[in-house]
Amino acid sequence: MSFMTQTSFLAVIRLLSAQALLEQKFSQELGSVHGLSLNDSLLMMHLEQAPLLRLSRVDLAKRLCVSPSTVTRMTLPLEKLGMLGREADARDARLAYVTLTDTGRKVIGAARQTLERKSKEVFKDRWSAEEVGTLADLLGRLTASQPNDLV
Amino acid sequence: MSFMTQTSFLAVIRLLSAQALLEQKFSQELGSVHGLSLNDSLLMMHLEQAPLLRLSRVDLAKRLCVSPSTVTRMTLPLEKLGMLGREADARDARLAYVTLTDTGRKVIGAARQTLERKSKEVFKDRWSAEEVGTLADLLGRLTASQPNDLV
DNA sequence: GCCAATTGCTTGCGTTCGGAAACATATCGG
DNA sequence: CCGATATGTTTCCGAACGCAAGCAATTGGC
Repeated sequence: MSFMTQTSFLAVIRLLSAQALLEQKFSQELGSVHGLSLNDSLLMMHLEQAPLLRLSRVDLAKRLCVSPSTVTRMTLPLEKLGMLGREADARDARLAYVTLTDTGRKVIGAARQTLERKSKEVFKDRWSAEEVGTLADLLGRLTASQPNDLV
Repeated sequence: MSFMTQTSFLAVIRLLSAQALLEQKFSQELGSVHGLSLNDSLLMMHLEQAPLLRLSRVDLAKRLCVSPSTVTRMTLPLEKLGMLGREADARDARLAYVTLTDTGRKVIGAARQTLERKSKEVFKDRWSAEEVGTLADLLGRLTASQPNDLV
């Protein structure tokens, strides 16, 4: 097995492990404090930076790498809580945009602060600013093939 | 918000997105070809490099960042398929080690080849060997707090 | 204009997971 | 030796997901 294969495999395995670790670290506080799951938060952050604070469900599904049915199910309770809304398209009656309400903007803003604080904690020890920047940069090249980047 | 906070947040968000992308990319072929989920494969790879090809369920749970009940449920079908076995501890009757059988070793070996091939594909374009190495190295520092590293 | 293929969304079903509870065993303090 | 606490495992229950199917609307070939 070539060096490149070995290294690529190592990077992938470690990325999967790191995600499991981070999700475990974040989801508890995110749920108990803000009532959101990690995926809920990512969904709302995508809406936050969308041109009109709205995206179609298939677009959200692609950005989150989940099925369209999952988006339908995820948005339902958030809509009932008044954080998300529904908007039709004038040109295409199939489209049902998911919109971010004022309430939703406030909630995701607070949740984002929690995520930022805990993100900083992850690298607090043993990481230089440059190293974190390099990591973010390299990961950005992995997600570059995806629709719009968050942050 | 400080630069470090911003960069840390960016790195975390991108890591979560990258994992969702990779899981989607890998799990389909892994399931159809080898009949394993991604977590099944990680579980068996941990066993593969364990001293006696065996680990306790709580140990596996910590390594995979899942609950102990999940390990119990995951191992059940793999045990029925003859890939995993069960072994008691002479000193502590509470322990029920999960062991990797000969069949399991062959299956996870083949699944690992699939994972290695697809891992290489991820970085095939637009990545130098040094960049992949840097990424693996930085991710290793994130998972360093965890029990034994894979690969 | 019309029928077929495509796209967006939703629903039903089976699978997987975490948390709480239950149970067995082990360890520790007295 | 014995009760209290801790640890390892399993089961039950509710929540979240993907896939296949279905429906509504749009697009493209003719």
